[in-house]
Amino acid sequence: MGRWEPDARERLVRAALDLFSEQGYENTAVAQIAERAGLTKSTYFRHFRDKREVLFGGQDELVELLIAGISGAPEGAGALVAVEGALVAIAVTFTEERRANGPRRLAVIAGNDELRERDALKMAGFARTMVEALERRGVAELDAAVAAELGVLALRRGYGEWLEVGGDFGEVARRTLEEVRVAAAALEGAE
Amino acid sequence: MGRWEPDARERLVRAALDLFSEQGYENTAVAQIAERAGLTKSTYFRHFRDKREVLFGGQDELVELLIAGISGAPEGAGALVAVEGALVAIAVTFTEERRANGPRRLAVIAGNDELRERDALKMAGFARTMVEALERRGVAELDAAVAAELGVLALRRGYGEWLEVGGDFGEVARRTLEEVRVAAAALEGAE
DNA sequence: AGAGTGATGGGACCAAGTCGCATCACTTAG
DNA sequence: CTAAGTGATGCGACTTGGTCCCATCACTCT
Repeated sequence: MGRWEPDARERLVRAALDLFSEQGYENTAVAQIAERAGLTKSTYFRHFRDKREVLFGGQDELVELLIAGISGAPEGAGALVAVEGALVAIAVTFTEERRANGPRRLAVIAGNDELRERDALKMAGFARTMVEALERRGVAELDAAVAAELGVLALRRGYGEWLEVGGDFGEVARRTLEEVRVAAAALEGAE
Repeated sequence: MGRWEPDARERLVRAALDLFSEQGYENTAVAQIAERAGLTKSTYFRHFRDKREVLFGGQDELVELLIAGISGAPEGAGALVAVEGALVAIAVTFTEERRANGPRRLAVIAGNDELRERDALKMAGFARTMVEALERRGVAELDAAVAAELGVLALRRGYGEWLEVGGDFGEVARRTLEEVRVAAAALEGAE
């Protein structure tokens, strides 16, 4: 595979994050991102489906890991234990470099509706992925939905905490999931 | 307020839903929707922020009702009971007309990523709304987040069920929320 | 040296969305 | 009854996201 200036994709990600931070997401054109990365608009769209996706790269990989984590859980383990396996499984992707860019990335996303939309879709996708993987191991649909939703909540919370304190994401996520579980178990119904 | 052909907004909604159903969301241009409604593109964008929003109208009203439902819950009521109040509060917007269009609307949304994105954002917005309203009545942040997330899950499930069986949405949502609560309480942790 | 391959550049093109200005239907003051 | 005012609409120019097609370049392998 021929290539002259390597890492076009990474250059695009860096350029985009820089520009979004400097001048805002809406005030940045795709052509400008490409230009700063030494590329053109055409090439940008060969690497990313749209303008938003440059901030959400590599999440297909997460889906695979989530599935592996759930289907790899012990035979008799309950739904939430399998979800814990999923969260631990994705920890390998939470590198130091990702942590370094995390806060800026979150700030950009928080400041724009289009990006929050994409983020919400990604999270919903994670939940759906986990639901399907849980059902495949025999978990009832309702239980799967509840466990997956709580898992995504723990994932979001864990991500935020991990950005602050660092360390092994698996550890952090395990703790946030347990916190969420306890809180959920303590909720009282109407009566 | 001057106006000659009334109900421009409703005409746009109907035209959009029809066209999306007939020929798909992506194959439909905004100008085409406007044309079928006897209007122009400009006017369309005066009524809806973008092409997606025509399928999600009136959800600002839902936010108000959710807040009212939560802050109107009895003094000592727990987080989930307040959430139940929120779901019951929005029942007034679940009219027969909405139910008639519901299935087509859901089918269109399910068939397109942009629309699923918008849907995911709306749901996330509902959750955020409920979290804030819960915190305002003294619920701890974690408990609020868990209760809100389960509430949105129950809302989604309740909506689907209500489209099938009809009746009072409040009743349906109350039941789905209780189901979700029981399932959540039964989840076992890792140990 | 020459054919093949994968990544890139470039430009035409369409649709979403914005903007400013003119216009029309209708209301209300005089 | 006329004239000014108001809100909704029409219109056209413009920017940008996104698609498509084709040429080109760097590199590999035979």
